[in-house]
Amino acid sequence: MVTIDDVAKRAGLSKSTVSRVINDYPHVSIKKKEKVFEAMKELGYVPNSSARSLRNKKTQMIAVLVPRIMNPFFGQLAESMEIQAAKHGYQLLICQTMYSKETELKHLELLKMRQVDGMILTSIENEWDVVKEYLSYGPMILCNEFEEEATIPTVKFDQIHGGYVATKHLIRQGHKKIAYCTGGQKSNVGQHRRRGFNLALQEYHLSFDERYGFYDAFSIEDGIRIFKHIHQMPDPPTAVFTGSDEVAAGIITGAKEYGVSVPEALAVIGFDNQVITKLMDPKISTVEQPIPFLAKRAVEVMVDRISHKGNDQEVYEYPLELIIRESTVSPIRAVE
Amino acid sequence: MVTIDDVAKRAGLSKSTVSRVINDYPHVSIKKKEKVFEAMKELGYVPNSSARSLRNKKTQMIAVLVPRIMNPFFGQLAESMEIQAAKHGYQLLICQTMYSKETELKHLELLKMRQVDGMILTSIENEWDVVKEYLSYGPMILCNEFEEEATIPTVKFDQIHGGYVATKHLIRQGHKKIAYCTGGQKSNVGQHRRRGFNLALQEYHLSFDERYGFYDAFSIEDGIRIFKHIHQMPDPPTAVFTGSDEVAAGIITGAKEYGVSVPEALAVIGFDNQVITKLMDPKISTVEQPIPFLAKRAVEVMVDRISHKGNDQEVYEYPLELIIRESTVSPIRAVE
DNA sequence: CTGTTAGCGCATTCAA
DNA sequence: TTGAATGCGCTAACAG
Repeated sequence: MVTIDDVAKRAGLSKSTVSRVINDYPHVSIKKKEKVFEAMKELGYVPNSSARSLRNKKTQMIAVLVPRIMNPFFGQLAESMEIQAAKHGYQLLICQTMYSKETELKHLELLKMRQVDGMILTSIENEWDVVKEYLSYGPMILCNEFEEEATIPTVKFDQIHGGYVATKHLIRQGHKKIAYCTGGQKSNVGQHRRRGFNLALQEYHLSFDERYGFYDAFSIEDGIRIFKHIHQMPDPPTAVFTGSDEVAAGIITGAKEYGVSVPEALAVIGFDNQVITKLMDPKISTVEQPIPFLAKRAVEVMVDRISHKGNDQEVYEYPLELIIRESTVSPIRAVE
Repeated sequence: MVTIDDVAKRAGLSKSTVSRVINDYPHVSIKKKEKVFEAMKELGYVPNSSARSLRNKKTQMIAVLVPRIMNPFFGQLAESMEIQAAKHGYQLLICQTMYSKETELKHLELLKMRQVDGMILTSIENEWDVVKEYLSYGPMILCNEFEEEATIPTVKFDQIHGGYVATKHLIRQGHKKIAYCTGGQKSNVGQHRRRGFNLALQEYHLSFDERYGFYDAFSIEDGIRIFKHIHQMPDPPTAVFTGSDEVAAGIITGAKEYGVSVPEALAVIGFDNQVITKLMDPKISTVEQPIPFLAKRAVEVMVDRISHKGNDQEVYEYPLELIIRESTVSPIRAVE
């Protein structure tokens, strides 16, 4: 392995000078600088990253915790962050918690052993009280998920508004019996969406029938299962608010199988604006989350925090936008 | 920051002893071992990973290069590898090349600067001659993609057979005019699929009409575009072999829009068996690639190579399986 | 069984 | 403007 010493010898200089050239220090004569570059090229030298990390106490790596990258939302978030991190000279270490407390904890240790300079949390499996203990080992920020009591930078979407506009849209299509599906009950993201949902209902003086609540909806299969349940209810809902496009797709798939027409007999709205929404027949109305913006800001805030800039209390909120397609609006009785 | 020295002092021992306990060496008295554990716990000590890496010349990190994690095939591959790597005590560093030569090269440097112990390539953007230069810096293996001239371990699917069974299936449904879609022309994966395609054609003494070849098909949008092209051809194909479920989904979406019935007027077969195949109407016939097996083996081979075990020439090949659904077989004239 | 010592490769004092 | 010396935190000889 070729080290900084080899380069120094080759260039007939000290390793301090070589180090200065590598790190682009001023006060190095052009001549010697060129000599160093030449020697580096000839030897194919590249600084050893472990040595650098040890010395600088910085690894130039940022970890991002996501439940799974195969979840389109988190996949896109991670992808955008990687690109963004690279622009700032950081490697992004994508860690999947697989919805497990233990795995999340294991990943949090990365901060303790200084394998990463900072950690971005996009979801939280453990109680905040246990997660916050890791704050003493390095900067942590929240992105997407949030925590009222947390005193760390947060970058999020306005989920209340998202839940509100989607629900309001259904109501304005004439629906009064609206079902509600959501994934993780604990998640504040989900809770805010629910708040928006309730807000819209209140505004139109509608009440929620508890039989219409489904609280373990994540996947396409869950959507199909929920449809079947709805289908055999005595007084079924006429519209469904779902927390994800996958669940919406599942409900539509189920409806198709049973010959129930969407949106005429059952309107369905998704969340995320994934590609699948444009592929299904009918195309799925949904709420778009501008993920790249969120990712960009999160990485910027993280980079600032690593260099002790920025404020711990900062909260950035991005708006959500309703996208109307075919799963909520019949082409015949289009209203909105 | 609490170091090994702090632990040693706290326990009233030398840091060598502490190190021995950390690394689970034999010949340490139970009593002192307990003392060390106690001190570690009290101080909340965790070894610094940069220091360990520098000293051991091992980072316990494996990099995997994928084009994009948002591509369902590569996303699943990366996800499976992460889980598998963790089982062996390795961190997986997922790197996206974004189909760019430069980005791939940038990621290859990780091996040179010893940031990772090994590198798994699932796709290749640059010429093999330039990639192979990095072999001198650490173990590299191929997983999914392959290279005839490469003398490194390879874990792959039997793509020839995959292309063959899919095409044969179409032929046996009575098709004689079969179109062929593929992504990256350079990829050996694609070339082998094509070989299988040709093999089936030959077996049934069919010839290929060059007008039916489409060589830039990656996405849903590409599929839609290809359908439109096919739709206005004077003597169009009656079936399409696609290299991906996304392209197949696009073609079906396009067909629907133009009122062309699938599979009656146009049969379509995908590749990968992604969830989307079960969601589309008609459900898409496809070829399943057992990704988790591939991922598991790749990580195992990599771990072996890092510890200088195994053979450079080993090639592991996994079979591909045809899955027949609705996009190739009319429920009325079912034959197979 | 345990402690002392010497680096791993690098960046940064401090002198010159 | 440059070089010599020091130490980041850890593991592995080598003694004892």
